[in-house]
Amino acid sequence: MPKRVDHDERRRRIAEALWRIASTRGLEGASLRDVAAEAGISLGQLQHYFRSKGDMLVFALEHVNELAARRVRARVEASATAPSPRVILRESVAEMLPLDDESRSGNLVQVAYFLQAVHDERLREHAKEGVPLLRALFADQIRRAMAEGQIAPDRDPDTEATLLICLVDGLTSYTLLDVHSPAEALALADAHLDRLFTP
Amino acid sequence: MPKRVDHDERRRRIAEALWRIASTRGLEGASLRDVAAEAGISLGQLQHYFRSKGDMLVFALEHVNELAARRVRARVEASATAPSPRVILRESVAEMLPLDDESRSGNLVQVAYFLQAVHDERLREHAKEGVPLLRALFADQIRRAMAEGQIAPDRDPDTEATLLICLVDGLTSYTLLDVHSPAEALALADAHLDRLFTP
DNA sequence: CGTATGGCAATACAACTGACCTGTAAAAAC
DNA sequence: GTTTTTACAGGTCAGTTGTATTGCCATACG
Repeated sequence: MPKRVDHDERRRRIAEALWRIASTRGLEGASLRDVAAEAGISLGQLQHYFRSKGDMLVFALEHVNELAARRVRARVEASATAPSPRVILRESVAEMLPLDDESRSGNLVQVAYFLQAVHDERLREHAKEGVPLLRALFADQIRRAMAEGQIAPDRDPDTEATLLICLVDGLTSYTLLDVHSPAEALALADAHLDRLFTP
Repeated sequence: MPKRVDHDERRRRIAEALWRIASTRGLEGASLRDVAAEAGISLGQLQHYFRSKGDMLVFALEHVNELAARRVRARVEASATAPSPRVILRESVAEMLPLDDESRSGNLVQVAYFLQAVHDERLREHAKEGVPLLRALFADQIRRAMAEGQIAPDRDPDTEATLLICLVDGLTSYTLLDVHSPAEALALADAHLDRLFTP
């Protein structure tokens, strides 16, 4: 049975089991035993790959951040030339919002991590690092639109990018709480973009 | 009858101890023993006032919501006639943002509850109920401003109110994460209001 | 006075937590 | 072929969790 094994691949599989639990029961409700059971392995095996629970949490957060960043970047790079900045921004926003069940699960995991990160310096650094990247990405598109005259020239790209990110975050929270539906969240984001894109 | 005690007053005192813990360690880290110790009472006494942990959580959430609603309403009613709608909106937003340590604690408690509420139907109903009230309040001020010609007449008050609430929520999240400072959060909110208040 | 009852302390308890420690078997290195 | 390393299963451990039980005390009513 034992053989040479890809450590990172095993860790990723364990992290995905953790997400499945975190998206339904929350991060705190995920014990090592629960994660091991969800991953279909023994507690001993899990501990072979993660020396402590904290290690597992940090790895899973890094992994989720990496995947999210890759998804957004892929979408933007795949359509950076042809479509308008507005389309790119709207699609990015749509991908960040919990519009389908899969995206909802991902957002629940990130929210669970967010709360943990507020009280844990080690996690906070990882949780923060994605934001400037996303802001730069959004600001670039806004600058492009300003150059094309689609956005008023007196707007500050960085400010508008930050506002958009914060708005999406709030929309996500209230969508997760069922305060409004995914469709309403998207409509609200569109309303915001409508007013951003006025010469 | 033996000596009579104000049950609700005791419960409120216990709830406040719970908040103090939740704002530093998070809600999950708050065991019944910890809360009792923080409140300066015995575990037995705490159990006398809350039959289960769930009861305590629900009561504390109702209490925090009630206090927050009362604070915002008091601020608005105290200055509904004289100041402009914009001032009222800005002050309400400023009060909701985690600008000082006390407000930061309150926001941490609400965030902790939010995450819990996503997975718990019982809490979710309580967490949701404050939003429509706040939206109506904001929408009223926006309507007033539109009547005075300070806001373009083609804006939808309910949409704008919801956007503002979501934005504040996102600003709060990222401020708690130290992604930006309280001052920057307020400046961002002002930037949004600047663009809302354009005839 | 007696006793029922609200207020509370102390303790017990079963379930669960994460960390640690083996034992063992297979693959890799020599 | 021997040794070393890797991969895992299983168990133990001390500590913590929410809940339940018991009993003592003070008071107010009959």
